[in-house]
Amino acid sequence: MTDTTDLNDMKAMLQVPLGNQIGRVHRLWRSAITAAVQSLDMTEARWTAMLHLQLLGEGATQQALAQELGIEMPSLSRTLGQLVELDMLERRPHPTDKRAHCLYFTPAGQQTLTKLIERTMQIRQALYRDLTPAAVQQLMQALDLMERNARALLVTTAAEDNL
Amino acid sequence: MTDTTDLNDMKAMLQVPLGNQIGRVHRLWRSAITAAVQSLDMTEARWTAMLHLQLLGEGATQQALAQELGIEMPSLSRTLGQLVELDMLERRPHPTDKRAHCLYFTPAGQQTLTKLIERTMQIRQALYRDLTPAAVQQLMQALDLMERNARALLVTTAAEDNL
DNA sequence: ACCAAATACTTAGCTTGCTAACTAAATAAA
DNA sequence: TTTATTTAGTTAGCAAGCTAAGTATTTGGT
Repeated sequence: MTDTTDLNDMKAMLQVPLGNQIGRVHRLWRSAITAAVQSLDMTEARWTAMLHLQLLGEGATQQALAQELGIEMPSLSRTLGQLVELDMLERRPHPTDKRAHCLYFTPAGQQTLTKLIERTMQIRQALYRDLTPAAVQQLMQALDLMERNARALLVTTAAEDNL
Repeated sequence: MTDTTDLNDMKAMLQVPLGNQIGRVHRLWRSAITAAVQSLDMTEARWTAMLHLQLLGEGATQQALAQELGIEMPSLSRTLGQLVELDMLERRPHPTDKRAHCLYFTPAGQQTLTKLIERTMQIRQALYRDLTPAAVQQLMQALDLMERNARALLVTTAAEDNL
C-alpha cells in the first residue's frame, strides 16, 4: 500500500455517511434489547440507566450517572423519576451535600436488574456474532478516538461563538 | 494468543456497554455537524435528508430515501415537509405511480446543499483525526456486521411474538 | 462574614426517532 | 371484473435526547 492509495482511501472515506451508519446501528441495538426486556416495564432509557447504575455502583449521584451515560441531567432526571415511580430505584439524600441525591436499587429493582443483565448479555452475544474479540476491541478504540475528536471539535466551535 | 484468552476476552466484551458508546458517538457526531451548519437553517434531520438525497440522486421517492437513511416513513415525511416549507426541496408527482412523490432540490436547495457537502466533509475529516483509512474501513465493516446481526435478531423476536 | 459564582437538580418545551391508524393508488387473486 | 392485499404517503401521539431557565445549596473571593 502506497501513500497515494492512502490518500485516495481518505478521500473516499470522507464521502461515506458513517455517522448515519452509526446512528442506524445504535437504533437497532437499542430496539433489540428493548424487545428482549419488554416484559419488565423497561424502555430504552430505563434499562440503560439501570445497567449503568450497576456499573457505577449503588450510591452514585445523578450527576455521576449522567456523566457515565454521556447524557445531560434533564434527560436522566426524567427517566430516574419514572424508575422511582416504578419502585425500581430510591433517591436517598447525600450524606454531606444537601443538593445531591444518591441512587439505590429497591429489592424489586435488584430483581429486575438481575434479569436485565442476563438478557442484555445474551443480546450482546448475538450482536457480536462473527466478530472477533480483536475486531470488537478495535471498534471500541476507533469509537473512542472519534468521541474525543468530536468533543474537541465542539469545544472549538463553542469558543468561536463567544468571540 | 490462545483460545482461552479469546474466551476471556469474549466474556469481558459482553460486560462493556458498547451500545451506549455508539449512541454517544452518534449524538456528538450530529452535534458537531449541526453546529457547523447552524447558519443554514438546518437541523440534524434536515441536513441528513439533504445529503442522502444527493447520494441517492434527485428524483428518488420518499420511500427510497427512507430506506437509504434507515428511518421510517413518518419520520422522514415530517422532515421533508419542513424542507419543502423552507424552499429547499420540491415534491413532484411520480411519472407512473400516482401514490408516489419524487424529490428534487430547488435552486436554493442546491446552493445550501453545496455548502452542506463542503462543511460536512471538513467535519468528517476532523472526526477521523488519528484514524487510519484501514481503521475506518474496519470500523465500517464491524458496524455493518452488527447491523445485520441486529436485524436478524429483530426478525426472530418478531416471529416469536406471532406464535 | 457576606455576596458572587458554581453546582445538583428540576421543570418546560423543542427535535426526531418510533408505532398505530388512516387515505389513496397499485397489484394480485377470485 | 371485482374484490382483497400491498404499497406510498400522511397525521397523531409517544419516547428520549437536547437547551433554557428556575431553585436550593455549596464554594470562593473580598
